[in-house]
Amino acid sequence: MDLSGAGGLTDDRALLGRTSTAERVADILRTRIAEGYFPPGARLSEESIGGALGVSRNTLREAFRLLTHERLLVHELNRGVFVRVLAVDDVDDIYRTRRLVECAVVRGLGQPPFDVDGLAAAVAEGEAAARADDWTGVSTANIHFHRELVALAGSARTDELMRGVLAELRLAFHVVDDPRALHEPYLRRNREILDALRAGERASAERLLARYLDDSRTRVAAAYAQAVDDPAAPRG
Amino acid sequence: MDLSGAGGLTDDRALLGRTSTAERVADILRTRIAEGYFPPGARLSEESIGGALGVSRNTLREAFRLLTHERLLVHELNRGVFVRVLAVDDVDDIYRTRRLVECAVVRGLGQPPFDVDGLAAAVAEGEAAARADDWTGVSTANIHFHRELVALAGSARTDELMRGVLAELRLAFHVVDDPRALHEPYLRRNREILDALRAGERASAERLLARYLDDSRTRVAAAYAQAVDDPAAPRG
DNA sequence: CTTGTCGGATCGTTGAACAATCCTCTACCT
DNA sequence: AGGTAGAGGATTGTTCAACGATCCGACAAG
Repeated sequence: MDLSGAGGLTDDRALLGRTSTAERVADILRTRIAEGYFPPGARLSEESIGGALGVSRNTLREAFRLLTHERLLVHELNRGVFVRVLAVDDVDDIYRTRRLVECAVVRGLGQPPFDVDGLAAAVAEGEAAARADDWTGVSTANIHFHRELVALAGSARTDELMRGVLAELRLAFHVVDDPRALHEPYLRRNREILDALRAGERASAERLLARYLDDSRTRVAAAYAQAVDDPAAPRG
Repeated sequence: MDLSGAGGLTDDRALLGRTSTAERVADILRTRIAEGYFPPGARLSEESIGGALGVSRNTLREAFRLLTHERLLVHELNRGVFVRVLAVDDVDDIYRTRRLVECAVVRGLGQPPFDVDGLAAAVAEGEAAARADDWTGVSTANIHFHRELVALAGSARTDELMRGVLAELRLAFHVVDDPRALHEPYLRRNREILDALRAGERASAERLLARYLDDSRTRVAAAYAQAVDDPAAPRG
């Protein structure tokens, strides 16, 4: 039996190759950025971070490169890397992409029943976080929901695109003041979409999703524009 | 008049910071890969390339990392970097993404008339290349056509996604034997799509595009699977 | 207030060194 | 003869130190 081309073990490969120092550093930095320890606009010095983490500059630069590719950092020549500061235009572009891709995924679904296990798990995750008053958790669950939605298309490249786009969107969330007002309404709407898909009503789900994204875009853009204008955190 | 906070020049900032040795090396290698000078499967030796280009190993490795992130190169531990050899699954995934995104772009167009200048230029480019018997040029023009198509959505992130995906697809084109048979039929179909869009017939254009992509996927996957099985170039 | 200049700090790139790994060839044993 | 173990060379992985280039802030001159 020839397994050379088989994909049975491809899932496990992620656990094998995952011991690169640069990736672990990137994980640490990504978490720090996600929790706001490094706010948008902050500069990440090679020397201080490299010294604190005990890694060489080359390794650190590779980690920076990984995060730059994810658009979490921006690189300016001879100036260093900075935590990305989203412009309002970026929020628009992110939602334009989301609407294009996510609606196309729903439209392109085959025959029901659909595999909604991942979606159901994300909805449950969000509702549990809401009960715990953990609105950052709700935000994370919300992102998971949409990642699972895109995963229904079964395309690795599309998955990766949306993973990056949704990670960017999280940068905008960190700047707004009232995460509950921003995320709570979508708990119910996620469940509605899940129910529609579970019932096999593709067109209905697409309509719900389109309205969802349009509403969300308006709200996030407004909240973000206000937060950026406010003197809250002009520079890190 | 106070221009200090104005954004009139912000578009030009991209031209300022754009020079780094590693990026320039990456540009060179990317072009070489695109034109087939480095065929899929070829190993890129650090010493020979670094010596030929006159850059140090560290800089060259940085360029390698950039291209690895773009999926044009693959990195094998302690063995070096190789020009990516696409699997047939990759071709499927690429076309799945293309169909999802490109059709969604056409469907999401607003009211006619549409700005088809870029598309028309790409069609003209392809027809000129065909007259010159330059089938690699036809392939390039074809890729331009679809990039321009996606650009109609007006989303920088979507543009970048498709730029990467189409660059990957070019890797498959280099493996097949008869580029003319592969690319010639799409000259006419590109023009048909252009004409439909010029006439404002969005639905018709979407239908043409969907059929186009399904046909192309079948043909490319078949030609590619055959080429990969053949003893043409087992290893670089 | 603007302009020019200087110095410190940080990044970009190089070159070297050494460890780790892979590939090939040879010698050996059964 | 066939297969195996090991030596040796070649290549990559990783780190470090150094130097030049660039940016930024401060200070002085106009």
